[in-house]
Amino acid sequence: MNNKISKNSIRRLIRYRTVLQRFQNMGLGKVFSDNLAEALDIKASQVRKDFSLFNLTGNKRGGYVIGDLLEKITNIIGKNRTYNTIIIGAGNLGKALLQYTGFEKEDIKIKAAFDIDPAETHKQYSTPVLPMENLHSFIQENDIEIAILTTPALAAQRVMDLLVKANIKGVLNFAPIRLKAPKEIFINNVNLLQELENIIFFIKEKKEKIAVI
Amino acid sequence: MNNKISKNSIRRLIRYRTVLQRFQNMGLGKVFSDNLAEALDIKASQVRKDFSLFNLTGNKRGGYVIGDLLEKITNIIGKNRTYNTIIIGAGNLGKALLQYTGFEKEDIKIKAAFDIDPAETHKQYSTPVLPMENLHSFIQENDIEIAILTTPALAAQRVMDLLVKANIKGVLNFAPIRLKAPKEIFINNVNLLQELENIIFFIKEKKEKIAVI
DNA sequence: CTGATTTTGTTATTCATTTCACAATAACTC
DNA sequence: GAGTTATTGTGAAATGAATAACAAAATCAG
Ligand SMILES: NC(=O)c1ccc[n+]([C@@H]2O[C@H](COP(=O)([O-])OP(=O)(O)OC[C@H]3O[C@@H](n4cnc5c(N)ncnc54)[C@H](O)[C@@H]3O)[C@@H](O)[C@H]2O)c1
Ligand SMILES: NC(=O)c1ccc[n+]([C@@H]2O[C@H](COP(=O)([O-])OP(=O)(O)OC[C@H]3O[C@@H](n4cnc5c(N)ncnc54)[C@H](O)[C@@H]3O)[C@@H](O)[C@H]2O)c1
Repeated sequence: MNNKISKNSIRRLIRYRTVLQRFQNMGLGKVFSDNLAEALDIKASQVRKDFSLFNLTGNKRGGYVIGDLLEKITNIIGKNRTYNTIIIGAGNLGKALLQYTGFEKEDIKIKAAFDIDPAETHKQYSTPVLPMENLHSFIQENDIEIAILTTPALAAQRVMDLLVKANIKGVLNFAPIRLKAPKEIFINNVNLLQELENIIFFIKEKKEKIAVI
Repeated sequence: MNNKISKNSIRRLIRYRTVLQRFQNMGLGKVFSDNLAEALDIKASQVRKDFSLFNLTGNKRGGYVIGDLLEKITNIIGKNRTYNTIIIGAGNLGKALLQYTGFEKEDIKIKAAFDIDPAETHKQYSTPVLPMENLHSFIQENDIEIAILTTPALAAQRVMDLLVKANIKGVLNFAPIRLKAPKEIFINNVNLLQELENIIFFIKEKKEKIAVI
């Protein structure tokens, strides 16, 4: 493959899969680029362009076979195996994620949580909450590739450094700070305050009309 | 103003403010486009371009006065008043958000949560969890502009319809479905599973090398 | 006060992404 | 099975976003 693929195409690819799974559950066997476009609120040509980028092909006039498409997309995104994950910081948010069963279905397994506070590590959940001392060895021994970071912002960089040492591959960071790490570690930031502020910008009554594209 | 402003510029504007506040807390009085660029890991010309779009001006050779800049940005984004917010669905995630104090600091006030389950509405928190019957009148009477949607996906559209009826202005949606609503209501989706899948794509060892730009 | 230096603000340029447009072709119609 | 229609796949065109480039202005040095 020769073509450059943007992060946006990948985000869309993930959404295509979500939608395709829904279609499949509804009993459908085929889709047209049209249907996918409508579901994602984009243009059909965008769908076909993306597919072309990833060498996803269909049938002229016949559209795409959902089953085939799902198999190929899964191959590209990478989900016919389990990805082992841990949560660091078993506070409000960490525990909510720990309790959530929706990841499991998708073969993202949360193997443990970690916390510095002994009060947390002594509680019993179906998934254990372990003390930070165990972090390094646990990552090694359980083939952990992804960490979800839900400590306070102040602790986040310190934890990140530990994760780097333990050779983590990717991090989903909820702490509202920009983490420093070698660039081969993929960090995905989720900043909920900024998501709310983004809403505020759009609902705010504008003094001077600002055209937003 | 004549120029089109992209959603990206707005996202960056929100980040500029975050960084500027940090600088201010460190006792600084002025910044250069350089400093902001470094903090956000973008180019200085991007910062100046954005500022130009929003008519944010500084002083040649003198940089920008942080205080002034913060005031103007706050004026644009809209945060010298309080935004009243509710949470719908007081489950794992809803309760984590309810407990979080970081929004309050930024004048985003969570006034109540709502749940269909009487077991939830009878518990006592510092913020009340109310039954769904009260939703409409509560929104009206408490000047609620933003709703955070944390019900299961199956209930989400039904709840959205209620919110539309009650004239909500913006929604932060955590349920993994695409909500339908009139376009003047701003919906911001957070899909944590997709954020994790995005990480998986990037950490997955590639069979055929795909160049990601 | 003059010239050198720094930094903004904006225009031009480059680079990236989306959309268009249409040939190729598979499927349907009669 | 000839003609019509629907839909893909992709190169070209249009649009959009980021970066570079630089003139203008402010400050500084001596
Ligand atoms: N809860 C929310 O709704 C919410 C919303 C937006 C952002 N966030 C961010 O997510 C993060 C977590 O938020 P929260 O509300 O769950 O906080 P929290 O205080 O409830 O939980 C943080 C947990 O991290 C643990 N911890 C602290 N230092 C640690 C360390 N060095 N190593 C390991 N564990 C450590 C604490 O013991 C605690 O259990 C914060 O950075 C917060 O800003 C949370
Ligand atoms: N918890 C997580 O970490 C997590 C992660 C990713 C996505 N999500 C999504 O966020 C949403 C909430 O997740 P959760 O884990 O908190 O679920 P949850 O089941 O713990 O909580 C959902 C709450 O919504 C309430 N509810 C159900 N129907 C309702 C209705 N019609 N009106 C009002 N309330 C109603 C339930 O009583 C329950 O208290 C889900 O859509 C889930 O897919 C959650």
